[in-house]
Amino acid sequence: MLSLTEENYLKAIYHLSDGGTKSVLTNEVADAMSTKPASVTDMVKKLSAKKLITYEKYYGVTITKQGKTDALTIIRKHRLWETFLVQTLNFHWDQVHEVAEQLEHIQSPLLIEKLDEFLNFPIADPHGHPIPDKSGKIHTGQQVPLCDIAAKKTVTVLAVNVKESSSFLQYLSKIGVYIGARLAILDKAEFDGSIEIMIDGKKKVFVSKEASQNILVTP
Amino acid sequence: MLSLTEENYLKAIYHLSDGGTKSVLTNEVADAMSTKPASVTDMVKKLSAKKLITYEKYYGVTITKQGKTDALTIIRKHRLWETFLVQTLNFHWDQVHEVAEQLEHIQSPLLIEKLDEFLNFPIADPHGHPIPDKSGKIHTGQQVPLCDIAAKKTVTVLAVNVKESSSFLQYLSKIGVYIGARLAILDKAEFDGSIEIMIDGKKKVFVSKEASQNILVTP
DNA sequence: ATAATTTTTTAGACCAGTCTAAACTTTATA
DNA sequence: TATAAAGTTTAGACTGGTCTAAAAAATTAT
Repeated sequence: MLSLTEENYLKAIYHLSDGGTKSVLTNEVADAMSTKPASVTDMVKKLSAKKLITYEKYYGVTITKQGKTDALTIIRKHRLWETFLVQTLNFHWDQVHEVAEQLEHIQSPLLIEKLDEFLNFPIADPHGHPIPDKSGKIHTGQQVPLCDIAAKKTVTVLAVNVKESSSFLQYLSKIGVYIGARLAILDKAEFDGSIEIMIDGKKKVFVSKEASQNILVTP
Repeated sequence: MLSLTEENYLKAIYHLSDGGTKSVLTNEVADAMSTKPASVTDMVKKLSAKKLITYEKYYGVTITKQGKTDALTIIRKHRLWETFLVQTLNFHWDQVHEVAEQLEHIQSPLLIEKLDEFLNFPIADPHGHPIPDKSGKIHTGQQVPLCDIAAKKTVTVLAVNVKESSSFLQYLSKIGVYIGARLAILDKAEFDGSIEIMIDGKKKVFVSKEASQNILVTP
């Protein structure tokens, strides 16, 4: 049984380590969680005592098998709740993150099972992120950032990266980008990395390099 | 902004004071919350500093207008979530209390508004308890305990009292009592207060005095 | 290879919420 | 009405989570 704080640290470490594929430094965790490095040191000692991460002084932390499992459970809950908020309660995709951050900590396996069933076992959340199944397995096809697509190709939007700010999502809605949209790459500007695209064959827009890095599409 | 603990104390005080109609002693709160009297003393000082209750040393606490409002918001959330769990996710009425105890603390007015709308503005939860509206107003008709009904009368079940244990609810389901059931009072035993009833005109059962005090019916 | 800089950890403090034990107030009893 | 019993509050300690300031280790630069 993890405390709310422990769950948040574990989730942050999971994400920062790219799903457990690399180790994470104290300062990175502190930045991500808006806490001080000293607090992180305290907490990683606790999590490592619980065998959810391995911690080597001065060299950062690595997530364990059990830690990964626990993190995925939290992420599963987060994404199911986001899906519920958008699909069932008609939230916009830029309104759900904060509420899901709270809901993900509700402790009730039965609730999550029933919610999953009610939503018809969705495989992705409103931002296109995969929802781990009950056993923690994630099945995603290949996703590449829009900035890596060659000119003249046409692709489908699979997901968008959401950091802290919901303003990126509002911007995407405004220009007409959504999960499933068809994007034709018209032109790529060398000097600033911006891209001209045609959305669903009817609307031409420029997107910055920054934005194109956070729109994930079919290869 | 109240902490989770403050919210729980406030709710307990609201209930123990019968909606703010009487004052509550330290020990009663301690019993209800399974804490020690000393802890209650500490907390009531905090809540009274926040003007949610008035506290007179050695004489207990009374809830203020603001305290009542805040308590009703929490109760509203609790009962809306219970309704959601039963109506939408097909929980049984004896499975919802604990989960709703967690969900009631989620902070998002928008969520509650949308949930209320999705559920079609229900006026009672699965146990028949009234759901305060957005402004905190409760509209309930008169409800009397089954034990107060005279023999030979027929009444409708409006609500059931749920304390800690869900076993009473399981018992009611088993004998066939539910919200809306029609009960004909066949006979009342003087010596132990038990009552013989006919449920929906087809099933005869005896209920103990204890049980009949916790089944609320039309007068 | 040593010094300067950055990162990380430790030590010690603080706040919220809880507890036990002792002191105090109120109420009940003789 | 004096005293015993019951209930309540205070004092002091503990835990979880956080912080600042200082010490220690690692990295970078000279």
